[in-house]
Amino acid sequence: MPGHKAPEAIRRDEILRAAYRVAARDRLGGLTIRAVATEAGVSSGLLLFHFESKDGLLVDLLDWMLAHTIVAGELHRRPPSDAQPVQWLLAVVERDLAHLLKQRERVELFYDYWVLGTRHPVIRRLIRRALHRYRDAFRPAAHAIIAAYPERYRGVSADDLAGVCAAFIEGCATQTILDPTRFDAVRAMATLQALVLPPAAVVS
Amino acid sequence: MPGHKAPEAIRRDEILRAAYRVAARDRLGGLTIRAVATEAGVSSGLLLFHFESKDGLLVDLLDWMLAHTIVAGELHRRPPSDAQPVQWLLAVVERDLAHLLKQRERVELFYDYWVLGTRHPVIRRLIRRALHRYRDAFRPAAHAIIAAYPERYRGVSADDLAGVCAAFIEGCATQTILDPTRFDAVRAMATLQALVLPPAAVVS
DNA sequence: ACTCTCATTGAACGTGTGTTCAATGTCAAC
DNA sequence: GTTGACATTGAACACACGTTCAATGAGAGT
Repeated sequence: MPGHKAPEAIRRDEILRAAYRVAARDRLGGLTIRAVATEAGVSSGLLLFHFESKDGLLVDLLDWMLAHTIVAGELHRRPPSDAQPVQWLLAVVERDLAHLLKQRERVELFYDYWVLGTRHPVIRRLIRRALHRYRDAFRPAAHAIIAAYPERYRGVSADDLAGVCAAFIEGCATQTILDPTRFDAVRAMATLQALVLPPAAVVS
Repeated sequence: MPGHKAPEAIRRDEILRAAYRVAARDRLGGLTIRAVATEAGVSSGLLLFHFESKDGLLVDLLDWMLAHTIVAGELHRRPPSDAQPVQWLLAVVERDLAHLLKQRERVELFYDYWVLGTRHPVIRRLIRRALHRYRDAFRPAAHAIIAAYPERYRGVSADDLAGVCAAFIEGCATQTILDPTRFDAVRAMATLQALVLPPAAVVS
């Protein structure tokens, strides 16, 4: 029984939330128009009335996820307080890593999109921007390190250091998702500290 | 025109090679039974005669890839020679990273399988084993480091250190594939060296 | 009341897929 | 030469998916 029900923005949001529920449960492989429509309690035709195509739904869902669920890096903007810059950076890495491990479904979904982005330019651009923002969260601490030890980090930019931190976390995520029993991210973090910090500085 | 042509093992290998060609070109999303059959110059029926299903083909292709194209870690078994253990490990990481960057298609395909493995237990096990072997390549150097600095790496196992190395490389791979213009793995490697090595030890 | 707009439906279409299977040709054995 | 085993074919089937569209009904404006 057709009829008016909700203005466009609300309907779109309902559908996007349903799409996220489906994707979190069945991943992108199980994200079909019919499945989302059923989950949202609407018809499949309505879905393509609000989103021009499945492609559009995928892009808008990623957009929605990046805006709603991936946390911003604002927590990391705190001043270094009294900690050494290297320990500051490690603390940021540790917090990000812990946060990532708590939302495994979301990270798996993100990797689905990552793979999709390999062939899909629009999604690729979205994921790129998200990872750039992610890396930016490390930049203040990274910059403090380089400023504190200019001769040691000659030729190394804050972006390079942030990229290495991001690589470490992403690698930890891939290994944790694939092999949660054998790979322990907490031990990896402790190992990184032992690698980077001089022995005397290891307090924690 | 049907008829005998080749014994089973040869036909299977022909088909697997064709499957790899298709997958390297069009990824797992483009790997259909018909596409592989056409590439191999056989009928689709024959493909399912030699492989029980598409699932079987996928698993056997991954098996074949891991046996034929992913290089073993034997190159890394060389003795430490006169280098310091930390530099030895970094050299192994650097070589592995360089090797990975040279075979982008293969790595992308591997990530396709990684995502597939999230839902497919058999593939998951295969990829797990492959990554374990990958990590093992770092263990000799990792062990040498821990043996050389027992107090600094108290509570850290060689496996932990190897896992961190693997995480770094995998993270570099994901960033390079997604954003080759902005992420420079060579700079990341130099950054890692600056992070880990004491200033005086940076020779290269 | 009447009309007009448009959100909404669900059946239908086309396509691509994995899979099946009866028919067929080739080879080896006897 | 005949037989039997079997690799090989390609048409056909069933299914799921994205997409289209004529029909429908609810609300807004007058």
